[in-house]
Amino acid sequence: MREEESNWFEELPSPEELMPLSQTLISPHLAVAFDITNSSHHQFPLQPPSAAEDEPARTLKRPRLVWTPQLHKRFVDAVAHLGIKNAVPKTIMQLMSVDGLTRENVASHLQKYRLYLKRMQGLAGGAAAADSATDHLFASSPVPPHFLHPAARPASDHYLPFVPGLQQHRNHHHHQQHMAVPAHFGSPRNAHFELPVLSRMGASVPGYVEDVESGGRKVLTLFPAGDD
DNA sequence: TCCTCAATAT
DNA sequence: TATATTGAGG
Repeated sequence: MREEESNWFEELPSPEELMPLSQTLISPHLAVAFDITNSSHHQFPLQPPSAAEDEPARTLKRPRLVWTPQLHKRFVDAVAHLGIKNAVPKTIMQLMSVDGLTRENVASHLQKYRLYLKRMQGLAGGAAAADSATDHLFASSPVPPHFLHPAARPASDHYLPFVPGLQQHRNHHHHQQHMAVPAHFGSPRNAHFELPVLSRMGASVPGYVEDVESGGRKVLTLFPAGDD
């Protein structure tokens, strides 16, 4: 029995006030490897505080996120690089660097993923029957071994695959002014969506929004379908 | 403030 | 069903 409120968003802080919280949790090293080269600049389309009437980007209720295998893979890669102890929702979200992805999206997914890992630990050693269609998504990406062995990993957890020639110059295109609609809601902020060693998704995936109405429900598909 | 988890809602 | 939301507890 939730009440429907129509103007709850009018009291939310402006985007600029929220930004400072979501930085510096990722080491420069990791940021480079994941090609997040915006250490000191906001990458979000900032909105002039005046016209708050069409600021849909972050204040509006988003459609449900669809975790495609591609998106989940990026999630797993982020967790793998961060190490179990550093893999918390906010940090994962930042490492994934997907526009439109919220901390709650990640938190919810992380919770389920942990349950999945727990089930797999239980089965570790004997039978192999862990996919009940619910786990299909999770089974679509390989689980890094140390996910299942909490103590089988040195203190410095995050191994960082060195990627040759990644000392690229950062892209200087802050030319996006106030856009009424999120630029590329649901796509990796970097053009080439490729992680150094762990993942080799074919070419760059041009993530895009897909508003699907199924059964009257609108969902948000972050990445085009495509199997591993 | 953020994280984690179980329960619950949609 | 898959994901979101809530609320307690740390």
